[in-house]
Amino acid sequence: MKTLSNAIVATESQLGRAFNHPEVTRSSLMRELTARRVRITEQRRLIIGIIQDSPRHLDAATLLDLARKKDPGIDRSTVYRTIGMLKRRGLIDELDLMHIDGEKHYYEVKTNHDHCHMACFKCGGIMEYTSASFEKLKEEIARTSGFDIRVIRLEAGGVCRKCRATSPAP
Amino acid sequence: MKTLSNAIVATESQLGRAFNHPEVTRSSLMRELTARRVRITEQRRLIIGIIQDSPRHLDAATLLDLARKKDPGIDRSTVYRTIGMLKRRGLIDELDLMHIDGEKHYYEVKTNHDHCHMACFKCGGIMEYTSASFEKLKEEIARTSGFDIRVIRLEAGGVCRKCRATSPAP
DNA sequence: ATATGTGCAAATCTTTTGCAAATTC
DNA sequence: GAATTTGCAAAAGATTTGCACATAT
Repeated sequence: MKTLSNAIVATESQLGRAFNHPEVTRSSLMRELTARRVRITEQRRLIIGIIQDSPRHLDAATLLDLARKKDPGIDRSTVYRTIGMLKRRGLIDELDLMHIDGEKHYYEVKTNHDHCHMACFKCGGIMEYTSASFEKLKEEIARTSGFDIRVIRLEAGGVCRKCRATSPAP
Repeated sequence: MKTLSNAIVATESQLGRAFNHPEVTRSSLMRELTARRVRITEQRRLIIGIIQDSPRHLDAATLLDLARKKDPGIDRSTVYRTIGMLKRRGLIDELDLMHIDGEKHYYEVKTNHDHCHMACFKCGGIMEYTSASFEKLKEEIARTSGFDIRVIRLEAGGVCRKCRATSPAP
């Protein structure tokens, strides 16, 4: 099993028709925050910009590193506090990615369609899967249980198609 | 928001038809371990027995406390190592319960049907929801993506029916 | 005899917090 | 000038590890 400081986010094109992202749209965090009259400081703008633009899921430490490249004076606690603010407002989702690399959390801008994250135990890659079935299940759960779902997280761990092909016997 | 050292697991009967557990069966950990020729020491038997018999999801610290009531000499690391062993063998599932009470993890014996855990941000209760749709979604994801799913976790956070009734305006 | 499990204590890793200074409204 | 945000340094919480000793096969 590989150790992966940097998990790979496979894109739709990389994995052919393994993916299925119907209309997955991310909102603009800045716009949302402005609409909600949240004070956007320089540091927040920087941190949020990094989350928003990142092609992969970032953990707090990586986010701090990236932020420091632009503003070396930025503090770890500011990063955590900004993450906390975005979480509380439901603008980002927190992921564990099956703890494939430690206990840290990863973040991504909330999309209009929730999706499944799959972490490969062999290569450490992270794949995403979006489908209408997930939205339907969400709706079914809410309707049947009377539970008002504010956040939902579907994560899987296993072996990706590529790795299965490489080493056929699991 | 309540602080909850001990989250409540609502049962099917408590929540009326909010639940739907088709054939959710837990395997016997002892039997599984024996079949796999895993050495079962006294301490492991004790720890595993507690996990198996617990009506609610336990975190490592609680598990340690309970184990110490029967064997005060048992060590924290033994508990963690036993949990790790069970996890690696896919006999227990690890839950975060939306980090409703800190960053700890909770454990439960793997069932033959995966289910959704819902954590209420107001009362801290944990509800479970099992449905054939989830199994179907799992199957769809595996089939479409070619990903061999070994573990899967569906967790939601929000407000349970009871709490919604109590304080209507979210 | 050899492999495996355990206790202990310390280390590690991630995240949170109290408080004084700085910034913004 | 009142409220909010930040840096700093320390604390807290959860989990892991190295190693010597004990136990099981």
